[in-house]
This record gives sequence, C-alpha cells and structure tokens, in this order.
Amino acid sequence: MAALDRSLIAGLGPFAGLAPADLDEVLQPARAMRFAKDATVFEQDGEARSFFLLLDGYVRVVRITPDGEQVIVRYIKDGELFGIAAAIGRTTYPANAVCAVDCVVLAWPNERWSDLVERFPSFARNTYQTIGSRLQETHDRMMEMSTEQVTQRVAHAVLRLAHQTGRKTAEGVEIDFPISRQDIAEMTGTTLHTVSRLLSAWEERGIVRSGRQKVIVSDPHRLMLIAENRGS
Amino acid sequence: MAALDRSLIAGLGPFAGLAPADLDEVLQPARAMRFAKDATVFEQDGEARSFFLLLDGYVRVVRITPDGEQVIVRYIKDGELFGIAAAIGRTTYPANAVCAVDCVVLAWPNERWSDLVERFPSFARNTYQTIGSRLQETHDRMMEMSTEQVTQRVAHAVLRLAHQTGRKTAEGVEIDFPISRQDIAEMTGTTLHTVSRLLSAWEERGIVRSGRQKVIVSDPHRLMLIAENRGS
DNA sequence: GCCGGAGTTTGAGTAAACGCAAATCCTGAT
DNA sequence: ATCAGGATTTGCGTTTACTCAAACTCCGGC
Repeated sequence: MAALDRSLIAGLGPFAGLAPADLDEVLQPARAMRFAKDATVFEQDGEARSFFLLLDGYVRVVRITPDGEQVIVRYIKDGELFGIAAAIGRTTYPANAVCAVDCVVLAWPNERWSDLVERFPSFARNTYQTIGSRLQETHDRMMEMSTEQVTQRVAHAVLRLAHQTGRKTAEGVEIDFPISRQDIAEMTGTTLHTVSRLLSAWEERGIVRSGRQKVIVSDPHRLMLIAENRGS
Repeated sequence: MAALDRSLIAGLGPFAGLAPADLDEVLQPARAMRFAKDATVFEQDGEARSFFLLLDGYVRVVRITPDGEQVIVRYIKDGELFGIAAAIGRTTYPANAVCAVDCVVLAWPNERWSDLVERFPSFARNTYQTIGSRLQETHDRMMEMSTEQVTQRVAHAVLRLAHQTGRKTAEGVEIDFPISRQDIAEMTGTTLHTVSRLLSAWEERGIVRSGRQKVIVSDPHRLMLIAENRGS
C-alpha cells in the first residue's frame, strides 16, 4: 500500500499547526477507506476499534432509540473527526455513522489515540475544543427542543445546515447533500408530514425552494425571522 | 488563610489516584468559598476566570434562552467539577450556576488548568471522561425530547434525579434537595401545570409521594414502566 | 397566632401537531 | 420508454399538552 500523502490532511482543523514531518508521522498508522452512499462506517454499541477523519463527503450520525426510532445527532463534513469515542474514554460507539453521499475516510486504530494526544499537544487542544463545541451545540439543540415550537425548530435546523454545509447557487444557498423530509424530521423531533407542510408554506412565500431530497434557502433573512418567532 | 486540607479532595472522582503530596499541590492554588442557597456561582456569558469543584451541596446549571425562558441543563452534586469552560477552550461560561442549597465550593484560577492537566495525566483522563459522559447524557436527553411524550420525559427525569441524588427514607427514595414543579418542568420542556397533574396522578396510585419542593419515589419499578411506556 | 406570598392544585377551553390515509410526483433502473 | 418504488403532498379527525384562570395550601416571618 502506498503511503498517504501529507497534503491530504495539511491545514485541516484537527492538524492545524503541525509540521510536515509531523503530518507524515500522524498519517503513518492511518488507513484510507471508501464508503458508498448509505454505507455504515460504524454502528451504535459496536466495539470502538478506530477513530476517523472524513476526507470527503458527508456523514450522518444517528442514534436509535430502544423502540427503533431514529434521531439524527449531527452531520459531519469533510475535515472533521468523528467516532472519537476513545477521546472521552468510551469503548463502544454511541451512535451509527452512515454516509449521506459517497465518502472517503481515514481511520486510525484506537490504540494510537494516546500517542497522538501526547506527541502533538495542538492536536489534543483542537480535538477537545471540537468536543466542547459539539457539547455546546447539543445543548443549544436541547434548549430549542425544550422551548421552541416545531416551526421554529425546523427553521433553525434548515438554517444551520445551510450555514454549515451550504453551497451558493443562483437561487440561494443549497444544502450540499441529499436530505429528505424524513431526515429533517429526525433532526427536529417531528414528523415528515409536518416538515413537508412547513416547506410547502415557505416555498409559497419564496423563502425556500425545495424538491426531492433537496432544499435551497432563497431568503435566509426571512427564515431567520421565522426561526426567532419574529416573522409571521 | 490556612492551607486547605488534602482530605477535602482525597478520593474524589477527578483526583482519584493522586498521591498525598500531589493533592497538596493541587490544592495550593485553590480557594474555598461558601454560597447561600439561591446564590449564583457564575453567570452565563460571564468571563470564565475560574473552574470549580463542589465540596458540599447541590448546584443547578441553568441556561437562559434569548427570550428569558430557563432550561435546567443538569444538577451538580458534591465531588463533581463544574464551570470547566477552560477544558474545552471556552472563555465564557455557557450557563448560570445557582446553588440549590447552601454550598461549599473550591475555585481554581483558570490559568492553572493546563498545569493540572499536564502534571496529572490521571486528572486529565478523569476530566475528559466526565465531559464525555455529560455529552452522552445530553444526547440521551435530546433523544428523549425528540421521541418521548411528556409523561415519559417527566418520569425519566424524576427517576434520574432519584438515582443520582436520591436518599433512602422509610417511604422510598427522596430527592435530596428542594425541587419545585417548575424546576422539573424546566428539565423536561413542559409546564409546571402538567408536572403537577402527573405527580398528583402518580401519588393517587402510590408511585410517588410529593409535597412542597419535595419528591419521594416510592415505587421506582412502576415509575420505570411509565418512563418506558410499558406501564399504563 | 396571624399574615403574606410562594408554591401547588385543578378546571375548562384551545391550539398545535400528530396519526392515518390516499393521491401524486419523481427518479433511477431495466 | 416504461415502470417500480421511494419521496412528497395534502386532507381530516384526534390527541396531547398548553394557556388562562382561580382557588387552595403551607411555610416562614412578624
């Protein structure tokens, strides 16, 4: 197997500030993998053998409730670490990771985690900061779930996706991967029917354009007003 | 000011496995503080100057939404760290910390964080594990908020409190600090009215005993069935 | 012992969103 | 080009839990 090129990870958040030689060392135990759309990178409650970096694509992190309902925890985009159970002392994965599109992934064996953290303090810092902001984000969503009604939650979710993974098009900001009404429902704790009704209403008013597994935000400002319960 | 005695923190989770001399060193920059019930230890968005260990009492961590609603994120009990914004690279506190009863707290200046983490790897490990399990717990609650109805959420919240902070009494497991219907509502995303109705109904059936700022779980098993939507 | 006020209970009406059902629309595969 | 199946839309009845309102209870302080 050919060695991986350091340019793969140079400049990515987790490895910011590492010297070229360091990058080579980091890559040494890593293995590149490809996954087709809808493939599973790891499974909830499965033994955590590796941690991952998403080189290209989008990964959906999904938790399954005891009675089979799905909740989408977050979407991972390229350049982000995921499956870092090791970092927080877990031995199993807390959720499923499913590819929203074809993906390219680097995987490190979990035993390397402590090496990396010890040898590269900036890597440790970056990573724990990432975990911190994910904790923060989860709290934000919990607050939304507690205090907002469905309309606002869906508006917030769509805005967040457009902001984090949006791609500018002629018609507005398009969410960069296929996303169904069902997916949005699983992010916001509602049903696909309600999401459909909301998107239809917004489309009527020129705030979004949407179609099969596609959402384009054409008027972010008005959607923001809806999210904050200031617009009608 | 007299030096703090190492027995204060010996054996506590975060400092498990440290030698007596280490404990003295850890305590050296710490300052003990007392807070009366309802006093605020730190405020949301306030500059994070210190991190804290709760020596005695209970602390409520509360986030305030832009329009003034409160959401209780968690309760801290004695022996736990809190306000550890530094650990995850934040410079402000993400929430309010309010004493549920009179409290005794140790405070360290934030600058000491990196010292501690570097000098005492077991401290770092323990702490990041704590953050991990809080992230986990927050995810669990988010899932509950997404998929369960109010009855189940309230049952889960009460069970969790009884389990984490319960004190055995003749009548059952009593939650160890004053907690109002409003508090439970703010933990579960509902209203005090609904919580009151639920507790009344459960009391009728001998599952709980409750009164002013007081909840005793007398039949945890049946409450568990309700939480899992298996009991009526 | 009395009083004030926070905390709690309970009722009645209402609104938000769900569940169910059926029709329609797309898209990728053959 | 056709077709099958997933995705979406939309209507309608129902349920859950909220809002508003009012009464009540109990504890602590004077």
